[in-house]
Order: sequence, then C-alpha cells, then structure tokens
Amino acid sequence: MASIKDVAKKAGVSIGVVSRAFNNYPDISEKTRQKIFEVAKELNYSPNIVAKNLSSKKQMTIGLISSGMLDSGEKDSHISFDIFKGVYTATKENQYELAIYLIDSQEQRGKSYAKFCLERNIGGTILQGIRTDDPYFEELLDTNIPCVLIDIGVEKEHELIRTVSIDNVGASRKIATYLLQKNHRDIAIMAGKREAYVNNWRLKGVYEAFEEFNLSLPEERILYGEFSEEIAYQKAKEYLKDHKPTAFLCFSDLMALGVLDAVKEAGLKVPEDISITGFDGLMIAGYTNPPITTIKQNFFEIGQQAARAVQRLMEGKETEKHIFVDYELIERRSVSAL
Amino acid sequence: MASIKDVAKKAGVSIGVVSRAFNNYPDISEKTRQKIFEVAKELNYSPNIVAKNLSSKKQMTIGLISSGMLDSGEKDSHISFDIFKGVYTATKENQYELAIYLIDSQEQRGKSYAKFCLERNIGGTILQGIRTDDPYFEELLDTNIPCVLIDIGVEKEHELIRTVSIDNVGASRKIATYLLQKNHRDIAIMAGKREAYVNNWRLKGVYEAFEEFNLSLPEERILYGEFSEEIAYQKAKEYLKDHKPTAFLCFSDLMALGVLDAVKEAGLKVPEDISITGFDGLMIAGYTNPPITTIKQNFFEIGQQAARAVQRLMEGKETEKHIFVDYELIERRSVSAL
DNA sequence: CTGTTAGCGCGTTCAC
DNA sequence: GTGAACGCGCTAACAG
Repeated sequence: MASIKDVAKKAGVSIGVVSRAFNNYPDISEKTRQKIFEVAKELNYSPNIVAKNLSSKKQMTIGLISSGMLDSGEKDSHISFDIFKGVYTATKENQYELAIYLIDSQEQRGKSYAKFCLERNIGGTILQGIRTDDPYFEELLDTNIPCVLIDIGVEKEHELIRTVSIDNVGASRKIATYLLQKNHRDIAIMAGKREAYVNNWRLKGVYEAFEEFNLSLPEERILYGEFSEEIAYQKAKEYLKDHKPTAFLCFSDLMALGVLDAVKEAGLKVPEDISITGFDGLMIAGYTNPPITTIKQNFFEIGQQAARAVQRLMEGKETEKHIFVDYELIERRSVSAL
Repeated sequence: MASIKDVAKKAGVSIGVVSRAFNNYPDISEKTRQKIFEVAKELNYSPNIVAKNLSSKKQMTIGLISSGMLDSGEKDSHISFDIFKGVYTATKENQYELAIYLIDSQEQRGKSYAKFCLERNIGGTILQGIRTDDPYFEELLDTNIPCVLIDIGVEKEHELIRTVSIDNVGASRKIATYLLQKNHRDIAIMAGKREAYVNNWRLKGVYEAFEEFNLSLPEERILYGEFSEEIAYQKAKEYLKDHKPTAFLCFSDLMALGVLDAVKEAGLKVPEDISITGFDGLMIAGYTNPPITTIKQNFFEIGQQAARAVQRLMEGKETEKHIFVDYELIERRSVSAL
C-alpha cells in the first residue's frame, strides 16, 4: 500500500504537508491540499492507523471489556450482543477504533485490564459485567484511563468514571405499581443476587411502590433466584409448596422463565391463577406461553450511550455522572387483573 | 507505562537485547534473559502491541468482516454472535489481535475491505455474510491478504482462499431422508434465495434424497422464502390455498417459523396435519409450539475453525481448501410419522 | 504556507 | 552474546 512518502513524492511536497492535509490543518494552501488529495486518491492512499496510533498523542481506540459475554446462555446472550453492537456503532461514528477484551469468568481472568489497555494505547474503556470490587478495575483506575460502567454503580464520585443504565429504581417501581394497580397484593418477589447493584435498585423500586400503596412487603416474600433460570425455578417450586401468591414479580426475564415452569408444574395457570412479570426484555420472553409482561431495556442504546460517554471523557468534555437510558413496560399476557 | 527503554536501562542492557529476550531469540545468555524478565516484572512491563505491529514484518491481526451482523433480527442474531465468539476465542488463543468490521447492508457499504485491512496492518481476514461477486471482495483478493469465507463457496481455486461451513448438501439430504423415511411424500420445500450458495447446496441435498427413494420432486413444490420469516409465511399461506402437503421442509428455522404460523392460521395442526422441519438451530426454534425439528449448526465452532484456518494461512501452513464443521439433526415435535 | 527533524515503541540487521 | 543504528508510517514542533 502506498504510504505517506509516496503521496508526498508524487505530489511534490514533504510528508509533513501531507500529514497536515489529512488532519485538516488550516495552514495549507487550498491548491496543495487539492493536489494532495488528488494524488492520494490516485494512489489509493489512506493513512495507516497503526502508525498514526503510535506517533499521535491522542488515543483513538476504545476498549470494550466484558465479562460474561463468552459464557452467556443462549437465551440471554443477545443482551451482550446488543450492547456490543451499540458500542461498535457509536465508536465507528467518530472514527474511533474498538478493541475488545472478553473475560471468561471461569478461567483465571487472564491479563489485567490495565495491561490490555496500555499495550494497545487504549484511551478509554467501557466495562460490562464486571464488579466494582474487581481488583483489576481498581488497577485500571490508577492508570487514569476513563471508564464507563454499564449497569453498576460507584460508591464515590470519580472524575474519570461514568455509569450508564436504565433507571432501575423507577422501572422496578413502575412494574410493581402495575401489579398493585391490578389489585395484586400477595406478590412474591423473585430477586437476583444480593450483591448486585441492579438487584438492590430494583428492590428499592419495589419497596417504593408498596409504600405508595401503604402496603408492607414482608421479608419472606422475597426470594433470591440469583438471576438464574434454574435457581429461580427451584425457589419458586419450593415457595409454591406452602404459599399461593397472586403474582411473581421477577427481576429478570430469565428467572421469569424458571418461575413460569414452576408455576405450570404446580398445576397452576398463568395468568389465571398466578401472574408473572419479568425484567430486561429478552426476546424469548415474548414467545413463551403466555408471553411475559416485562420491562424492556434497550441494550443497543445502552452500548451506544456508553461509547459516546467515553468519547466525551476522552475528549475532555463535560459528561453527566450517570446516564439514564429509556426503558419500556411491555404488556403481554402473563398478568391478569384481580 | 514502562517501555522497552526503561527495562533496558534498569537491566543494564540495550533495548535490542530486551527485544530479543521477549521474542525468544536463542542467542541470549540465560543470565541476562533472567535479569530482563525479572526487571520487566518489577516494572510491570509488557510490549506495546501497536509499536510491535508497526515495526514487525509479521502481521498479527486478523480482520473479521461481517455483513448483516448489525441488521440481523432478534431471532437469528445469535448466529452472528456465536460466530464472533468463536473467532474471538480462537484468535486470542494464539495471541492474534482481532479487528472487526461490520457492514451495514443498508448503507452504501462504507470503506473498502482492502482499505480497512491495509490501514490496520491486517494479515488475514474472515468474511461472513458477503457475496463472492462483491467488488470489494475482489479488491481484497488483489492485495494478497488470505481470506476465509464462511458459508459460501468459490468457483475457482485460489491459493489464499479457504471456506468453512457444514456439509450443507449432506445435512439437507439427511433431513429430507428423515422426512421420507417417515413416509412423507408430498413435501413442499421452502427454499431460500436462488443465488445463495447454501440454498443451492441444500437444494442439491434434497434432490439427492428424493432420488435415493426413486421419487421426483416437481418444481412447483419448491417455494422461495428468501430466508425471510415474513416471506416464507406469505408463500406458505398462498401455497396452502390449493395444496395440502404432508410436510414443509424449510431451509432455515426463521422460515420454519413463518411456515408454522401460516399452517396454524390455516386451521391445521403441527405435526398432526402437517409436519415442519427447519434448518440452522436457532434457539427460538426449540421453544415454539411445537418445537421444531431441525439441523443444528455449531456456529461457534464455525467461527473457531475459520479463525484457525486463517492463522494457518498467515503462517504459510498447509490448509484444506474447505473445512467442514459437524452438524446435528435435532428431533423435536414438529414431525409426525405417516 | 512549507520543509526538516525528532520522536512514538519496537524489531532487526550488522558489526564487534 | 551484545550494542548501535536504522526503519516501520506517521504526528508534531520548529524554523524559515
């Protein structure tokens, strides 16, 4: 491939000028600029990004560091994929390069994130599926590389950290309210993992809804399905042995699937005997029998917003601490009014 | 981050030696090698891939060029994702870098593949979802960059081209035979796009199966659903107006979904009145009512094999012209025996 | 406005 | 076995 030298030579100028022409410097005569582009087109030249990356001070590559993408199940893998596509799209929009680092949660988590970034001149990262107490995350922060976190919170404010997610509290309150408005009172909550941010946010939303209705939510009505279909199935099955709630409010669609199975297995009908709601907007939740009412997240947009936020950070622009992405309550047929 | 200079200085050697130590050159005394690695660990040094990429002659980055990943539907997007994961995994195994180029089939297909590769010092590519008559593909070949194609064939042998897919002819013959063995005779074929390689391979397999049973397959029993759920639905609906086949053999699960809808809408039962088979192994096809018997492809492995093949090509090793990945006939409940 | 030059971090001869 | 020096393709001062 033609290099900058070839263009310079053929255009009868020095490489410096060619470089500046391609980087839109103002201090070049229109004539030579024209000439340079003309020659460049002839030679089919376009600047080598690797070299550019090495010599330039500005970092133009974004790292997407994601845990759980490789071992996500077939039912929910499209979440990761949508995030990825959103990130890719927004990254490409502005000529940034994207470097992907997938961490397999099983294996001893390979190389440190910081090392990954430093080796590749990565100037900003998007982290998904990691935890704030991840030692590699702490290390990454020490390098002063901006980070945008998806679906988790941060305890202390940090100049180089931003977060993006839906308003989990609000969304959760919304779907709980939805159930309460349909006169459900004996609602069992299929929560996720106790440590997870989203779990606690969603729990908060549920409590808020109950409070608004002047209702209390006894601890024993909260089950922890660990965001797993199988565990949720087991927990629901167990619970149904000596309880008969009018509804299950689940903190993920995956768990809702498990609950749906358990309910059916108990000889109960959905939604006639028991209503079920999910959370996330998995594709499959729209094709179960009955299809499940849920909160649909726009993961593509989450990815996009994350990528745009990290770009702003890299460019030193102002950026909100937390970016909320819209969500939507999708009414399907898994809930009946009492 | 520490650079090679820092290590050299602290270890009391020149950068040349450090470089050679890290690249496993034999001509270094064990003592200095030890010393260098020791210092490197202290400084938390690891070679900058960008610089390495620029200075080194060997290309260590693989390009994944994929059309249709961005605009794949929610039901079949996991195909692309699985391929991607397979490619990623195999790429990482051997310290190759991965550069991804997603082409949106709507937009005017952006930059040429060749340019994309040249700009990034990409030494080998994996192409998915593109067509052999794509002008950018031809251009890419001219650059002498090895290409591995997924799910398409090549007319003429080419030193730098390899292809990977399942044995579509065999798989198709297998599922057709499966239907024939269950005494289905009036089988309608929901084929894909006439131009697509996979379509023609699958068609070939079907013909082979019919021949084996000494049966003929009249042209009018072949419908073209364009690999689209909606079009397949329309075609099936139309067809059912004046035909009542005992089975629909579909060239994709997506089309099988459309056909399933059409059959149900016609007041017919699956599989009692009409049997249906799919192709691909989409997740959703396992959760329809009834779940659909299909050929399951292992897209993860397809991606893996493609990545390994391109590596072999890049390393100048022998590689088979076409790599066949295993598939599996999954029996579910959409087919009845007559 | 343009040319020159010094890096960016590393690989790779080529002497010694 | 090791160091010096050049080059990969480009950016970014700086001088003119």
